[in-house]
Order: sequence, then C-alpha cells, then structure tokens
Amino acid sequence: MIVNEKTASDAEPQGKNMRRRLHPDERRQLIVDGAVVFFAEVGLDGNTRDLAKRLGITQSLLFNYFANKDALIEAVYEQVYLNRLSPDWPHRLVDRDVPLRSRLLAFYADYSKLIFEYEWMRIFMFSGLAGAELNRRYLEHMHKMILLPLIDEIGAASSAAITPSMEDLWNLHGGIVYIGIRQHIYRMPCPDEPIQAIENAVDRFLKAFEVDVSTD
Amino acid sequence: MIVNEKTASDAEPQGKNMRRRLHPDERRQLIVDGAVVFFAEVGLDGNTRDLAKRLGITQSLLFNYFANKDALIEAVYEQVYLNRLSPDWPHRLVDRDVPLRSRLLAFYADYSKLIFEYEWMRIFMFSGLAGAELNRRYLEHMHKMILLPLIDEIGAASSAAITPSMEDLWNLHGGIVYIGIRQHIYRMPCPDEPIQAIENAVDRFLKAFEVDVSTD
DNA sequence: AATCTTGTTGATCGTATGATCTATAAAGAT
DNA sequence: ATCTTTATAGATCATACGATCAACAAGATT
Repeated sequence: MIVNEKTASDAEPQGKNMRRRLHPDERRQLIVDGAVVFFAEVGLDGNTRDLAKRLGITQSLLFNYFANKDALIEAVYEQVYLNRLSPDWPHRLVDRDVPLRSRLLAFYADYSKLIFEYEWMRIFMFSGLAGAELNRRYLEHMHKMILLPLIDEIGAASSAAITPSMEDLWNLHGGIVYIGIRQHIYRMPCPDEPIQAIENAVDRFLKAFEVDVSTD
Repeated sequence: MIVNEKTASDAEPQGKNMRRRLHPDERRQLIVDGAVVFFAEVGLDGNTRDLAKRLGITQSLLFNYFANKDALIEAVYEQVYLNRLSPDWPHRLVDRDVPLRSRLLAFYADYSKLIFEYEWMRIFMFSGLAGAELNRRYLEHMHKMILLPLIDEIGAASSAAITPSMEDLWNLHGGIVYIGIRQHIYRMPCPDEPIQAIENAVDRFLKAFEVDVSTD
C-alpha cells in the first residue's frame, strides 16, 4: 500500500505538501525568484511543470500569475537586469577628481560583482542566443554610457596623448567578462576573487596608453 | 485556386519535391552539414521537423541515419570541432627561432578565423550552456597545450623577467574570443577584420611584460 | 525489360508541454 | 462559528515533438 504519494526525491521545498494561501504579491515574487534560478540552470525553455514542482506548487498556478510563459520570462528578465547597477556610473567614471585607475577599478569591482553572478551570466547568455532584444540594448547602453566616455578619459590621462579605439575598450571589457563566462557557462575552475585579475588587466591597459598610475 | 501545394517560403532546396535517392555517405553528409547550420541558428533543441523541412527531406529519414537526436548532435559536434585547428600549434608556439610576437599573432590569426565562424561560436555556446563535456575538454586542451606553454615563452622573452599568471593569459585569450561572442551571440556590429584589434591586444599584453617587439 | 536492393516517404504512436477550466479550501470579515 | 472571497489544486485539452514501421520507388543488376 502507498503511504507517501509524493516521494522525497521530488524535493518539496516547504516539507509538507499542504496548500498554503499567500498574498498574490508574495506568491508572485516567490515564483519569479524560483524562475530566475530555474531558468538560469536549465535554460529559457525549461518546462513549466519542473519549475512548478521545484516551487512546490501546481503548474496551473503559474498561469494564474502570468498570462503565458513568455510573460513569466519577461518578469525574470526584469528581476535580473532592471536597476541592478548603480545608475551614476556614467558620472563617476568621468569624475577627474578621482584617479582614472581608481575609477576603472571601482567600476569593474562593482560591475563584476553583478555579472559574475550565476543567474545573471547564464540568463544573459541564454537570452542572447535566443536573439532577445534585451542584450543588444544592454550592450548598446554599455557602449554609449561606459566605454565611449572612457575613450576620452584615457586619452586625456595618457602622457603620450594616445587615445584608445572603441575596439580596444571592448577588448578590455571582454577580457574581464570572460572570467564570468568561463566560470558559469563552461564551469571551469576560476579564481574565487577575480579582483586581482581585473586589476592586472586594467593596469596592463593603462600602461599601454601611458597613463600614469603612480598617483594612486 | 492553389497552384503550388508548397509555398516558396518553405525553401525547398532542390526546387522540385522529387524523391532523390543518394548514396548513404553523401546523404549523411548533407544532413550533418544542414544540421550544423540549423542547430547553430536555433539552438540544440531545434526540432527535427524543421531541420528536415530545411533539408528538403522527411523527418523520418533523419532517424535512418542517426539512432536518435543525440547521435545527430554528436555528429554535429564532430563536424564543427574535430581537427579544425592545426595540431602543431603547441610546437610552433614554443619555436624560439620565430619572434614571440609573430608566433602569437600567427596563432590568433589562425584560431580566430576558426572561432569567429558563426556556427563554431554559437554551437560552442549552446553546448556549453547545456553542460556538454566537450567544452570543458576543449578549454582544458587550450589551457594545457596553448596557454600554459605561453607562460614560459613570455617569461623568457620578458626583458624584466616578469612572468604572467595563467589568469593573465586567460584575460588575453578572453578579450580576443569576446569579439566573436559580441558578433555571433549578441549580434552586435563588429569589425570585419578583427586582425587589427587582435594585434593591439597582443601588443598591449607583451608591452606589459616588457617583451621587446622591435625585432619583428 | 524484368528483377532486386535499399534509400525514402507517409502515416502513426507515445509522450511532453503550454494553456484552460472547474472544484476546493484557506484566510479574512462579520 | 458562519459566511465570503479568491488563491490554489486537479483534471483536461490541443498541439508539438521524438521515434517507429510498413509501403513505395529510384537506381543498380541481370
């Protein structure tokens, strides 16, 4: 005779399989949080039944909170990408009261803490491969608001008056981002604290453009 | 009244919908070639019906040549990754008769021609996200056979006897690879000829380790 | 031209998946 | 306690997809 209908292997989060009645806002947030982790792991076409099982709710409940799967994924995007980075970096990066090296390191310390997150990196890659507009918008923002101003900053700080090209800046950027790709996409062993690698990369870059870093 | 049962939008490759009977080897190769392009575009869980339609064959024929979808994808991996890069790079990279800068540029000219291919880059990313062992093996090979020897080469060529860390080399590598990622994953505008960007990146790197490049 | 071999098709099966709908019961109000 | 509201569950639908199989026909053999 069957005692437990549901086996423990299904990993019911709350232990009991009781029906908990939550406030809609709270339930919705639980779903989005779970969906972020779930989709980051299995990809954006992970199925709704597995997600529901992981959340300890029925699959149909998902469609009570989101019109369809796309709407849920849209909510995942918002959760992961909206307002996660301080909006005043464009200003801080051009604040010449602060040494350029310090500005760069501060920015990449902040930025890397964001993008080296498992969920951020994987969902960004999944959506990029799926052709989502999100990624292009994000990178165009990065181009315009972060990298473009840096061209002038580095050119101005260069004692030899050498100015980097946009491709040079993408190279600096990409070299840093690639740490997160190695870690979360390819699951390769990576330094726990990538700060040192970032610092070295920035210093190599500044040295190439003859930017004096002794004031720091 | 309907004249053409099948619309042109379905893109029947051979024009007619006649049943062509090919030699198994030839048919198999046609399938693999089409699958590479198809899966690179839509991802590894693109469905077999769409693939068959694109190839102008029936879906069932696919399973005549491959036991199941996984076997087909395995064949795609082989086609894209097996023996695509000259196997004597490990030797050429440590050939000190050639200036280090030349060796590096020659390698990355060759390597980038490979990985900046649309199919290579996307399938590598798709399989990486899917957790395929392939990627780890590939990158471990890169680590051991290419980057690790380069540590010594650069250290030996450094006039200040500075030796880069493995993280430094991954940074150089990642910055270059990221060009392809921007182009094929995020579909951002990129330089048609990345050779210049690669050259700059290599020169910055060598300069940081005080490697004399005047002999080149 | 008739026959044989086998590459190819069309129909079909079982299951997985997104989505819908009605019944149920948990929490708050009275 | 009882009533009311509505969050949640369970059953179900339509379709999509991987996979199978018997039947057909293109090309080789005689």
